[in-house]
Amino acid sequence: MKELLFPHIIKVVSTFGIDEKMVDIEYSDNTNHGDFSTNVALINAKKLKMNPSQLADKIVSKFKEEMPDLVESVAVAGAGFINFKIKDKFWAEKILDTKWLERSHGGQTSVMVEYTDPNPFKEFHIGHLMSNAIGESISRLIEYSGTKVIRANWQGDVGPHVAKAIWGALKDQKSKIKDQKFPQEENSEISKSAYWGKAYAFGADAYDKDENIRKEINEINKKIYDRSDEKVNELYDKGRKESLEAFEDIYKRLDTKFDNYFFEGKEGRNGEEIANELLKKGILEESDGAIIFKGEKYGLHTRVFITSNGLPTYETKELGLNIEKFKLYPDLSQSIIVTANEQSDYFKVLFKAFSLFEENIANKTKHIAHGLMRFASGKMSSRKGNVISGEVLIDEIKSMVIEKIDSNDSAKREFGEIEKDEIADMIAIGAIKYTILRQAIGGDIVFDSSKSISFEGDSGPYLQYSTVRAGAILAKAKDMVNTEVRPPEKVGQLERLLVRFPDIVERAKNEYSPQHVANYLVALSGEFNSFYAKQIIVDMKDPMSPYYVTLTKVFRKVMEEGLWILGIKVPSKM
RNA sequence: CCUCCCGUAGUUCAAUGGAUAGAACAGGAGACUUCUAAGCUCUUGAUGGAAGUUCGAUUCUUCCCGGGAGGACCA
Repeated sequence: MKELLFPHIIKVVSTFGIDEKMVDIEYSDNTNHGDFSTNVALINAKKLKMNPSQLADKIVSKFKEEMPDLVESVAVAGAGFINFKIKDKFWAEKILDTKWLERSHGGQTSVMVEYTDPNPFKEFHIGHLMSNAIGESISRLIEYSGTKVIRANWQGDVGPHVAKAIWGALKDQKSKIKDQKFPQEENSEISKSAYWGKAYAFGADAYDKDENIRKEINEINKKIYDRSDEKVNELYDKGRKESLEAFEDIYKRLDTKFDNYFFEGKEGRNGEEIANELLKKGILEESDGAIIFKGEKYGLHTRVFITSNGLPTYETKELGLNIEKFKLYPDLSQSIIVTANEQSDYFKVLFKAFSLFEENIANKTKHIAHGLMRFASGKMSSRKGNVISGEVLIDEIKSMVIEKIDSNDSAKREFGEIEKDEIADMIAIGAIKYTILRQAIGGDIVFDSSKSISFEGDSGPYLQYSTVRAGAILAKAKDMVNTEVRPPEKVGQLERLLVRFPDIVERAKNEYSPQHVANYLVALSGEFNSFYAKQIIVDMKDPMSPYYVTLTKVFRKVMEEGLWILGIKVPSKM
């Protein structure tokens, strides 16, 4: 609708010598201001040496000379805003013909999105849940606009954290004979990934406290690299496999599927070669026996690429990773990396270094930093073992959902056991994802308890519920398909809001901000629920009923598309 | 000490430099009891402080106060 109005405004405004670029049309939030408004007179008045409302008046009278059929009225308001009201029949047309709801196809290039990035041997915690929800939604936003997305996952399968976990696991085996304290004993039901997470936390704690243990762990670290110890190899292979398998189960539950997995063990070796080349080129330099990048030259800080012991750091591994990404996918138009914002400065330094020898990669790579999920009390740390596991959170929420279903507080919810489990899973995950995606990506989510995940009002389940409800109505209206649809005389906010959907998605994509979609869906659901409350939709005696059913159908479709973008599934009933 | 991010109702969050700062939860009141009440209607309540830029500032600039993150051998 916006694009239909735009050329008419341009045409008029250009006769005043106003450039096309200076024209912006926005949706009016306030219904008293019509459907669209432009501030073109306010912005350009000074340049044309007029006062804004005068200019607006002139634009409006010129516009009225060739009033497009689309427009019902146009008026100047406030300091010089020009408000347009679109004829109701054009909104109704959009509801009856939903070409605007078709997805675009056929981008030539592709975009890689790297996200989630859990480390094998550590626990998959709620921070990973956050990265996953955000990365998946950004991927879907890009896919929705017709561009191919390659989903990538970058995982640390080597390094000190692995050695700590292996040490912990070795201790655990001995502890069955001796009296060693290990969390495993307290809970034999513990999942495999949680087991390794705890083994890691156990090892990390011991590493900090005891110098002898530190030596033992460093020794194990070396053994992992050169695979010289059979016992270590066995545990390493077992742990790596078990961790990765456990992650796959979670991905399946979260409805994400990765196209490519990159591992530090492999990319690290490539990175070392690159780092050595950069040393020769003078981009990296030697200092105190380490190989570093001096970020201070560019207003950043120094980072170590190879330690004085000759070991590659994370920086070097990422050197290898990012080169590999573009080698594997030469047509990549963009490479997006989603991580917590604690890595923001680190990425600035890394990509400054990249800009000095692979400008293409530096220009195409974008770091999206999300906030942390933290407790009111402070930061969580997998080192200390005070993390909330992703699965534990999901299951906790899920049991709250099941409780709500069983409580039978209102509606007749009669689900089979298997069905109930599936529905509860979708609702729990929907609630969590929505909580993450409803707000701006950069901000922290303060997590008091599972109570901060809501089922009411501004929540994932509210969106799911509204969609399911629309589905129930459509099921009831099945017999009405052949009835003639009569366009309405008047349309309301619901129609207007529905037609906005593609513009909302467009903006969300451009700004990498799924929250715009989330906020929109809540407003839309509210509008639909109000409509539902005051209007009987399926009524054989009402000649308008077929139109209401069509409207419901469009609503349902927009909700499905929008929830898909958020990565939230729609249950068949709830 | 330096760099970056953030301060909006009691709480959790919105607001491409625009018009009367929006929601939700909590609090207060209510309707229906015909398509799913995880719903609907009404209602109380907010921009940390001070300057500046602008026709116009929650948004941009500077300073102050408060919170968080990062800052050479962890990731």
